[in-house]
Amino acid sequence: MELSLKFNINQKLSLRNPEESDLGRKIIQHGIVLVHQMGFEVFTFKKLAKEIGTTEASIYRYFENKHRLLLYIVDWYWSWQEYRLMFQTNNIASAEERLKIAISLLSDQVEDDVSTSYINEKLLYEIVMSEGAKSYLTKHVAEDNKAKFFKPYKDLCARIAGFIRDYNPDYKYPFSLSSTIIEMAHSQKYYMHNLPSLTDFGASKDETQIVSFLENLVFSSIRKH
Amino acid sequence: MELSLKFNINQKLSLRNPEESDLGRKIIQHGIVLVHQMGFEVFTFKKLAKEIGTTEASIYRYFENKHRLLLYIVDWYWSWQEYRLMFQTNNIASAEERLKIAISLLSDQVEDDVSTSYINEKLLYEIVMSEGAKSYLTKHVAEDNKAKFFKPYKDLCARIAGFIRDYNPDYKYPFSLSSTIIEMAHSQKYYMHNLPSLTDFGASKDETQIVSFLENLVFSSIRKH
DNA sequence: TCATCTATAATAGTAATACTTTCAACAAAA
DNA sequence: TTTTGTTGAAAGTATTACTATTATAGATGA
Repeated sequence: MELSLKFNINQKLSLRNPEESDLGRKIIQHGIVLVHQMGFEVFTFKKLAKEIGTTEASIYRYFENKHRLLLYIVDWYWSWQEYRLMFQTNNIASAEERLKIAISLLSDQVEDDVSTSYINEKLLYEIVMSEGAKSYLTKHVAEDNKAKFFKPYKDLCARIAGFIRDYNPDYKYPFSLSSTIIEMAHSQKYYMHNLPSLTDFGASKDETQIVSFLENLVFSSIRKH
Repeated sequence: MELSLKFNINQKLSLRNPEESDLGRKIIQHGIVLVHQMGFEVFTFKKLAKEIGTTEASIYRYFENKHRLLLYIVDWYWSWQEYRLMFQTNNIASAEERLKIAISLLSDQVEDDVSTSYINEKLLYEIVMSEGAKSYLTKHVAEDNKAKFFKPYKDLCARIAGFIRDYNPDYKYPFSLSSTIIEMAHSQKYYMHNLPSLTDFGASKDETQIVSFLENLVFSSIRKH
């Protein structure tokens, strides 16, 4: 069986659906490569155009600006993470186990996933780690939110909050704890590699310790006494 | 008694010490106002020059670029927070109490502090909440780190980690928990106001609930069993 | 007091960024 | 076959992110 994944990303993010054309897919594919390579601030549509042998104007026919492209790939990432989580937690009865899977999926080293031909999930993971916050840290966050640009992130957050609720219906902060897990899975890894003294893993650079830290954090908070 | 606070900010951040001249202080003061008003991306030295009645070139004699200015005010903020924390926890014997003070200082609504004439701490708090991560989410984080541009943040993190250690010397993740507290105090408030469904406080918009969430998170993790 | 040093202002200039517009070429759809 | 839609090519604009040059006013110092 050959499976190929497609997520329906918010139509309003792009002027033309990039999944439906060769050029569109190239924009996404090489957009990911270049943003990863040079960082979001240095990345421009002109450089992307040169990379894929097209023109700036052609790219602008797909995305209003580079922030929309960032939102697009970040939304894709969260959709993909939620899909993975659904898939991996399917038929798992224990809420504890489901939560552990969630923590592990968010913290683990991601490898490029074969079921999506033109998207490199490993690069995408690193982009979300180091550029993801820039998708919502803007003065236009309210409009973007109204346009539902953060829905995939919220959906994932709500799903994990659901696991927390399943585990302990009396715990008072399932959503905040869920967003804390998601954020910290990414931030602690960024710190570990770039600002190690903000963590306890600087010396070992051992990714599995992040999982231990988060599991300890989560389960001591929600455990029933 | 009239007290005035001065923090020694990393010399390498500025080309000329902005504290020592009228223009320099105006750059900091109105830099904070404008970054708060329009957001870091839209903010430019040209706009700042116009606001304070000087020229772009004059501002460039103080700061190489706007990212350095951001680092400067963010460093000032973390120094100020550490100072407040030291001050407020002085003579408090109980590690639990010291940790609660830390959480509260980081989460509380900050009011403009009279002891610093030209810096508006309230605006600065909001800037760090919505722009602070941009100080280290760059491709040049390694060099910036080598130049010690993140030292004030790390110092604060280490101080709170010390409180955690005092409370429970066996807890394995004092630094990661400390950076989690600092980050989440700011992020959860940002979410509460801008992306409420990532939190449990969207409806009430009650800031004290963030304190409760963080206290619960911290103390259930580090409590000895 | 004269020299000089410094900080700022005023002005101009450059390369790059973030777009927009127009038009031609071509392929697919009706 | 006409129409429509997509891309390429080329050009143009306003703004950004700087750098450089010169002039001037005020403080410092010999």
